[in-house]
Amino acid sequence: MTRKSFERLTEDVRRTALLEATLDVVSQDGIPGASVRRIALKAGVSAGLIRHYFDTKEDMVRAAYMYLMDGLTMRAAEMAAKAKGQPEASLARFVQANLTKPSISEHAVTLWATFIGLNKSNAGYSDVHRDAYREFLEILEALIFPVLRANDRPDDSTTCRQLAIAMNGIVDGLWIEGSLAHGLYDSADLPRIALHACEGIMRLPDGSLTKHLTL
Amino acid sequence: MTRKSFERLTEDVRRTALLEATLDVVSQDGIPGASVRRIALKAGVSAGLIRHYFDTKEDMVRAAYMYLMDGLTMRAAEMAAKAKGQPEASLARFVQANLTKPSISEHAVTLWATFIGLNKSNAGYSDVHRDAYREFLEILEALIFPVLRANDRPDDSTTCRQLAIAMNGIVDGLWIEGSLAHGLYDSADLPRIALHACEGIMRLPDGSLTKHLTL
DNA sequence: TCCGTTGCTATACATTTGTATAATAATGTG
DNA sequence: CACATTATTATACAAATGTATAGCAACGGA
Repeated sequence: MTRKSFERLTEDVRRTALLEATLDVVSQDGIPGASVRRIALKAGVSAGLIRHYFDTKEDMVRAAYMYLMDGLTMRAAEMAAKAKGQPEASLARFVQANLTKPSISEHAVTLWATFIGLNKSNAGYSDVHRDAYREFLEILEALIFPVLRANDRPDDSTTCRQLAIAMNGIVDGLWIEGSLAHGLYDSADLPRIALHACEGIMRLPDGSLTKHLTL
Repeated sequence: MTRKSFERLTEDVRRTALLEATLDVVSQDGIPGASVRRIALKAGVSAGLIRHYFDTKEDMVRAAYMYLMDGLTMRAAEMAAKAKGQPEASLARFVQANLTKPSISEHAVTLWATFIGLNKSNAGYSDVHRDAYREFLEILEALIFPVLRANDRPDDSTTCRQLAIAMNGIVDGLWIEGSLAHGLYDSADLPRIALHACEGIMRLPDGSLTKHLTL
């Protein structure tokens, strides 16, 4: 019997490939369907190899979760950095970016939700979520502060924090429903809906944020 | 060998008990840990009985999901009905109720997220989510409309709908983070944060909703 | 009080699972 | 080009899983 020919990859490349295969399978078949064998098949690799990179299946799944959330928050931070200019434009672009593709994605929401569902049964997962959430809040706060200052609104840290919590809530909520593509409305409206709401939340004049909407 | 003694229950009672045991186990151990045997153990019943009530395990899990969402939206509708009086008070109480116990619940959020995570892999689940979401939107719209009218704000159906989408987003987003109890802030602040935000979203005078906060 | 119905237990079984280990071949280094 | 290293395949195995089925016992109607 002849063996399958294979390619030796560097540790990082193979490891990342395994993590991405894990996310693909979990997203497609759910946690119940995410067996070691199916993940290995997706990665084009024999099942035994997984134990060469991860001590246990759960280690791999948790690593995949961290990989996912790191990617999401990193992209969010990049979008925030890219949106330089006036404060309102930066904030608007950040919100808009989170509510358009590729952020709007059934794949990502499915995974995000799946892992939140594991929060309670496994302490490791809740740490990952909390860290990602905190980071997102910090990014939002940093974007909110200059907008408040430029508009002569109260900009103390408590206010910033509470506005960030509220605006993160609306972005998250719309991100979820928009990504699930249930057909109840056109998710192309979401950026406008969100920005109009954020204007109100921050008590800014109408149009302050929505006028920065880009097609 | 002596058999376990047991009690014969009516179909509905036993069925409901099985559904609740399913939700308990899924919430506590996640889908991976939710084996037929463990669910039966939780329900105080032998494993074989499950097949007497459900053709397959997946049937049971899906039924449990519907049972969960029915309960959540029914409670939401009850809260909306109970909150009679001026329009602002009704809306405020509805939002507050969704952001305090028992709605704020790690158990409920964990389950909600777990099943969203199965949306993609199994069409049946996404139907349940969509129906529950639509119902929630309709309740919110019905609460929003009289508030707009009483405040001489535009109250056409498009406006109502978009406000409902935005406000559902913020309620959902805060509900999730508040329930996960990650310790980043005190979730007792959430009702005030949400109502203050909703005032802004609807362009109501400050205090219109927050003054109806009850301790 | 008996007895049939059927809710329920108990057991069996083939599959799938995660993990462990031995064998092999791709690769870089001398 | 030989050779050691180790990434990778292949196989094995016990445990857990979903499902099927045989038979017991609780309860209601006669």
